[in-house]
Amino acid sequence: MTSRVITLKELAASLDLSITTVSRALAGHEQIALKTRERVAQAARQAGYVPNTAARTLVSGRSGFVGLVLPIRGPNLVDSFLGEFVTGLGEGLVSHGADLILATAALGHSELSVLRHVVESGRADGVVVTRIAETDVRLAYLRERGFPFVAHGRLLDSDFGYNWLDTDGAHAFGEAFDMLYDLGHRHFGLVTISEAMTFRLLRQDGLAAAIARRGDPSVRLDVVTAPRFDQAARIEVVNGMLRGPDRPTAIVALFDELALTVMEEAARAGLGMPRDLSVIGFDNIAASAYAPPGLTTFDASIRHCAREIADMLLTVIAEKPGKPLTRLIRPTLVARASHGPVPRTRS
Amino acid sequence: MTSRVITLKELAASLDLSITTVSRALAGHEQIALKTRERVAQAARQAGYVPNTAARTLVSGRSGFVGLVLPIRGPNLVDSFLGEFVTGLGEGLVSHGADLILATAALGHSELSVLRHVVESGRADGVVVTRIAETDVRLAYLRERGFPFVAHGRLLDSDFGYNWLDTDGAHAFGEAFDMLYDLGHRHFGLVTISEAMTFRLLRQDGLAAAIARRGDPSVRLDVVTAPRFDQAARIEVVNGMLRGPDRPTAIVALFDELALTVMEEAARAGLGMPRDLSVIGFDNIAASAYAPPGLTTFDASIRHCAREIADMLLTVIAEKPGKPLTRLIRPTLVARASHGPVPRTRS
DNA sequence: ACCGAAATTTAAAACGTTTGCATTCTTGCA
DNA sequence: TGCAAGAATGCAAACGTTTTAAATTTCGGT
Repeated sequence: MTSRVITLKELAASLDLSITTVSRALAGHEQIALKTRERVAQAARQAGYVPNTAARTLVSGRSGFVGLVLPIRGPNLVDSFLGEFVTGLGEGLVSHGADLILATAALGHSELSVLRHVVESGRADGVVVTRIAETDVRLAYLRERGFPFVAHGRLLDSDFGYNWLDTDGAHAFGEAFDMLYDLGHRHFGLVTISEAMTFRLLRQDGLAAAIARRGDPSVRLDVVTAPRFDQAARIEVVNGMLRGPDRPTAIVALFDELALTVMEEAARAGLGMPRDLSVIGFDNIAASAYAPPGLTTFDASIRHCAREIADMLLTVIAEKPGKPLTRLIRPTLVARASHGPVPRTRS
Repeated sequence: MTSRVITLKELAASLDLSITTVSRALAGHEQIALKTRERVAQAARQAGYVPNTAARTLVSGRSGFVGLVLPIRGPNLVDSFLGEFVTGLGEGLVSHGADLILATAALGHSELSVLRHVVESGRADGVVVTRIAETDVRLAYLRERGFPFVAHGRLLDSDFGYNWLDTDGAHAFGEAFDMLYDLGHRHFGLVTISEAMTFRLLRQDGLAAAIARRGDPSVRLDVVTAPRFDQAARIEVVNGMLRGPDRPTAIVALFDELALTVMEEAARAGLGMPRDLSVIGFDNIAASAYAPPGLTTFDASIRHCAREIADMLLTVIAEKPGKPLTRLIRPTLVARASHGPVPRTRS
């Protein structure tokens, strides 16, 4: 047992060839006689030869890894699409022979410091950066270093180009507004968050733009802002909107978790959906299908986006394109039962 | 821009010391004068020196990585606890300075071949193996190689020792039975799967053992088996149990996804829960809290288990303990509203 | 001032690849 | 048969560390 791993030198010796020739044969170099290439391939397969990653990385400068720094989350909170995201990344990478490394920030270490470590230790040839904040030090760092990366999400205003893939939240929120408007709604609510993430502004702007486009002065929009992680505070904010004297007939939530809170609190307040209130979310998390009456939302197909991001990143690494690669993915409406026509006038 | 990474040689030159001394100083060797150690640490910090992983791995034989091979899933199916699991692993690893590498199996490559590649290329010092099948080639391979690993889950009968951490599903299913029995239930249903995973047998055995322990001959148990991934077939199987002439008053599902299907179909058949039917699941996935009337289930705290697994694996790597490390985690009951007293006799 | 031991530092090999350059082997043609 | 050109293979350096063994410096005691 405990069989040792075979090395190139040993393989070469067993074939009575030099390491150079074996290395080249395995790499498929034309200059090595075809017969030799086949002989070597055969022997390597039979011996179960697998090249040592560290040695290969050291000399070639390419690790074959792509890095992802796990966002730091509270003790009981897990990024709800992390699973889908890494699955998609894995799928995208494997077709090019690359793999994923996941680095976690230890307590007291910033996400940036972990990123630096991943980059500067040569562990990865490129990185994926998610959850872009309104001013994001990570992008600035990567750009300064000239290190290949793709961002999942965008900055609002950047004075430099970079590669990104984003979900078109602005479009989705406009679509939600148009649909609700056509159902007769005029009084809207938006539940957003206080965390400085760019996606909240993009989505809110998309909603505002759609309202402006419509040009109907009777349209009203109330906006409330909840803290990101404090569930109790979140409930309070939602109730402020729901239990006020003049509540909206349609509420759009920045993402599904918020929408589910709205639905729970609405039900608790005795409001039926969509009879008394329409609610629309964003993300299409698993629970949204189950929460009565079924949350209407937008599906961003995280897994597909992640696969795309992997492809983009590998392109960036291999070809260093002059122009930044960018890609805007339009989410698809998942119409369930939480939205409907505006309620008959209540005094 | 594109600042180069500093190397040990350069750092040494700038300090007018040999690389040996600098290397040792950074490693904190006692034999290097304290004053020198401090001077080197200071210079390294200031220069932002990060040791090259490949070089370090090559010479030391330790990569500082732990591997996880992503289970192959269908195009639209993602392991529902992957996110929690990798988060937990990351947390466990980072406190020891290790990181995670995620390898995906390409189409047409078996999970085993990916595992071999990870192991034999020296990318990882140890691996985590999840979703243990009833006869699992991966464990046999790792054992033969003598490669450090921890399994999440157990084999039923193994002629060799290995390190594992498992959720005590047998206990949970026994607990579910006892609770339901005390609520008056005598006719039970179990919805299980056809996939040859060990956890299905462990849980089913736990249920059977609890029934036997009770020694009440009036207790009946109906078992139906659904295919793992075919939702349509799953629904059909569930309906076979629900719509039969003599249906159970309490149904235990192997895991929450199945339980949710049971609840949906029961609702569709006009059965109220828990009035007409009690349902209990396992896993406590996010949707279970939202699916009406709220699924009673068991929480296995995947994240915590994963953290524990990381700790175990790092211990195995560092200390190569003689006895296998094993750990059985008791899941906690999450009592919601899907279970209750047995319905008043119906003819 | 000198010796020896202790304290501190260094030279050089090794890890397993890839690759630029040099060498050896074939082969066709004179 | 001899020679040149092309085909095939091999030598040795390099990648950036860690580590063994050896060298150098320091210093107390005489």
